[in-house]
Amino acid sequence: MPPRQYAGYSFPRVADGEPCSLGPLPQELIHDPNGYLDSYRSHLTPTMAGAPLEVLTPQAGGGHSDWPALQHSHVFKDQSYNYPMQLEPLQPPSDSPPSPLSEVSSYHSPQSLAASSPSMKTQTADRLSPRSSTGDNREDRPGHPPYSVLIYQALKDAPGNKLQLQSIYSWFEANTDKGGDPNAKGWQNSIRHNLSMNAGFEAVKEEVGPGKKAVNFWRLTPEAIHSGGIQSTTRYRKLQHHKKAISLGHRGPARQPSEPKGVHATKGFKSRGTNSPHTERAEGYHQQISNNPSLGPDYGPTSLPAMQRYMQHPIGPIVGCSPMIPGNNTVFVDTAEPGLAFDVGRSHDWYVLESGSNGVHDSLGSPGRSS
DNA sequence: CATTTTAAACACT
DNA sequence: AGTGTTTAAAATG
Repeated sequence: MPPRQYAGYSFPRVADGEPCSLGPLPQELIHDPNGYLDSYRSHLTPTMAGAPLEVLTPQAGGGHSDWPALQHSHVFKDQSYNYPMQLEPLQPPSDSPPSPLSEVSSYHSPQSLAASSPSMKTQTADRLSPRSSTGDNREDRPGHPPYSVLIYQALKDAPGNKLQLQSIYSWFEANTDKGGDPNAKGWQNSIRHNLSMNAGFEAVKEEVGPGKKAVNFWRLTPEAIHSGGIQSTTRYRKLQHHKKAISLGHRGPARQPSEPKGVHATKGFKSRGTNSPHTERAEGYHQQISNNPSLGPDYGPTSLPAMQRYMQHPIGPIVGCSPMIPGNNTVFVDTAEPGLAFDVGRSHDWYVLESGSNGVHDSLGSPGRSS
């Protein structure tokens, strides 16, 4: 059914007048050179403008503004998500601080945050939806940030730049127009898809406690953090190690029976999970939790048309721009593939959103250089 | 034509 | 069951 026409589409975002300044939250200022979301036009906080961050700035006048500034209405369960009311330095990126998972159950509902302001109606307003075109007529509104960007936002706003899948879902429910129907779960599938495919996200398992099971978090890649953006999901896929698809198994293309490619999936093993000592890192997955502040991994920048428009870095704040230089750093990507994994397309740009909201400042080297 | 979304099969845990 | 991977096609600009 008509999933909801973005009629009003006014995403006032949390309290408008309310900068929601929980302290260090710079809010996301996503710039969208094309006014992706017209209404969204967020107000960039002037303060930020002066910020040293060189994330792409909306070249004023460019006529573009930004994406909806997604507010932080989080409903995370895994993290209590209390912003550091007092500028607490969030753990720098590549970290894996002993995050106390213990709190993993207390979460502050969006309301609690917003509640501060009297006039906050917090109508579920700030909901964006990734181009939900649904076939009907979406023409009204161009689109909305793609899933990858939204996820990026969610993660960026999150405490350690990491969240559990469920929390990401929650974020979407709170900040986008998803979640309306409990039935629809396709969006969750899409989220998962993006998390898996986009190299800007990595899964990390954090163990907590002795006998406890490790919980898995999805975290922004250091690069993503630095560059302040992500790239398109499609081509910017993670290395495909032959972990499962090696031998047989067959994942028939459910789609149409008419495409029997011999897909084989092996039941071999995929040890990527916990970085337990054993389980050699043979396949080298993309998630080394090790806290190696390594930097300089240039992914294969790719391009994105859509986002390109939204966020395009004016100058080169971001690392991207230079395709990976052959032979050189490959950071945590783990050795594994001789053949690189990214097929660099022709164009490349990075999706850049705002930058460093949490304390993700530059703790690492300078972004620009390496690539 | 490239990117994105959606759907669905499949592999683990 | 939930999560993570990976195809693949449809939708879209």
